[in-house]
Amino acid sequence: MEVRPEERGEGPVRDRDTVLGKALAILRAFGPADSVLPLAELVRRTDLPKATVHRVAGDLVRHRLLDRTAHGYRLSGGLFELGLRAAAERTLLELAMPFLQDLYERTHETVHLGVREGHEVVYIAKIGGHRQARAPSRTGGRMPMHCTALGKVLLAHAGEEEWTAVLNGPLERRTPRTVVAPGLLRGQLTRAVETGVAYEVEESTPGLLCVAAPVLAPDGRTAAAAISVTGPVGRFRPESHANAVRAAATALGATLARRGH
Amino acid sequence: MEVRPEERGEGPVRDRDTVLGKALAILRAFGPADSVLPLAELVRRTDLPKATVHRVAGDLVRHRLLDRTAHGYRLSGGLFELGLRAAAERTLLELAMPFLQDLYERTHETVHLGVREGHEVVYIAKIGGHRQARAPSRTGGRMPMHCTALGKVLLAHAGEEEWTAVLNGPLERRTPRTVVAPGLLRGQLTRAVETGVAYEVEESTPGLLCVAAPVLAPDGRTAAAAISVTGPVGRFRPESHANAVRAAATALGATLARRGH
DNA sequence: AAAGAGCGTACCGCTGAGTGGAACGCAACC
DNA sequence: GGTTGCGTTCCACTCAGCGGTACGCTCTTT
Repeated sequence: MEVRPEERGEGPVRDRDTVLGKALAILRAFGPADSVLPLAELVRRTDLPKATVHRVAGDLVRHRLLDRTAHGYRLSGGLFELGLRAAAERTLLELAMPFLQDLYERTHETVHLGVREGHEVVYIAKIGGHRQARAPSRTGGRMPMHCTALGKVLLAHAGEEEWTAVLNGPLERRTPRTVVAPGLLRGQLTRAVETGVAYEVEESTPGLLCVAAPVLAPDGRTAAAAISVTGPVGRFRPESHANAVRAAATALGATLARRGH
Repeated sequence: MEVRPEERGEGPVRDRDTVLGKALAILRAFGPADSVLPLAELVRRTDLPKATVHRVAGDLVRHRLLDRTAHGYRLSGGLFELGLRAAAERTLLELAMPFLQDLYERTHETVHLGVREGHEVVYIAKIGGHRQARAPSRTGGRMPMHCTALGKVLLAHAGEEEWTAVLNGPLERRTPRTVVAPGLLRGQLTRAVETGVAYEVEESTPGLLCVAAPVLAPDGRTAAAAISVTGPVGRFRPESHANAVRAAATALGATLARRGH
């Protein structure tokens, strides 16, 4: 009866006392940037006894979630396969791909597809060409909401309680231009709802500009996802792509609504 | 010292006796096509006691690997995120994306990136537009090697022992045109090595044609991955895209070799 | 060349986390 | 109103998991 996609309160589970907890602690010890970690490093990060990490990691290798290399452990292809079976994300990705392609072809800049998860953006897809701006975003990665166009537009269409939660929470300053004043940010959110797009001007990464538009859920108010186009300061004019991004997002929204959202 | 990416003999681990084994049995019970499975169905597929599935699934929900919905369980976004941290696959994907984009733009047909895993192809990326042929391939999914262009070209550059293993193994007939004669297949592999491309003519799915080229590893002999272009019978002429696919694959290979393979 | 630091691996006896058979409540469907 | 299939809860047993300890190795450092 009750659907509860995310834990209420008390943050993420930090369970070191069950096998599963230990296994996940090890898997999650791999940051987005790490490729291969030695046993000792895993011990340090997980804060578990060395013998335990050794054993559990061995089990994980046996189960194809980790690879053993000469220099340590690495998240394996088995995990990649498993992750891409996640229903919601994969369906969204598949339905969105044609629209993202169109958008890329029109702009030839980096195109993102993201969803809101908690108080952060999770990138479902990132496509770009050779000239793409070097953005810190990565498929499957996370970014704060307040300093990205994608995040702002997702937050803007997420309901009042989400607004206040984020606006009252700490707004980390990522660059000199990050908007950390709640009032200012609220204004931008309001504007985003009115205009159907949100912008980012070097707020998460110096040298980067971005426009994003919401993919509205069938109810027409909340955002199921969002699409953005990112480019470097200089050649890139976000405003000139606003319409294209908005069109792509709207079209995707219509498709989502058609096929059992 | 010893690197052992895949289990020797005795197939995949089917460990129902450890917590981890049970957890993975549950996660892997989700086929590529399933989105939400009720408890009873999980019990059926995993062949574990009902009480056990109930408890372990509950733990998995707590750890954000499963979502609980009104109609059952679903692989969650947490798993998606985790899977996309898998180093090898992700790096490959990121480096390849620009080349795949170029190829798509040139052909406007479905473009695939795949690697060999055991005796199957695993799709790392699939990009396509609105007019794309309806292929059964999915990102993160698997297909047999002998009936896909991607598979053939990967096998062709995988060493003699791999050839014999596949050629001697059962060659499943997927369509009337699937090549199930070992001799014929061996000829195609030899040709693929000579010409640098492999073709598929409605061998995995009726109505689909495909060309693939290998992304050679720095050693110049084995394939690190492969790229393909797929289109429908009728408008699509595989031969006319052979050069484009080969060029994309070669270029990606060079990039891979440059950046710490 | 000896001492030290840091690594991965192996051993092994204790114990409570994990186990799963059994029983329950609830909707549907004959 | 009986039956079937579902999700959930209970609880006593036991063996899987635990982790302190110790070992062997390869590098630096002195």
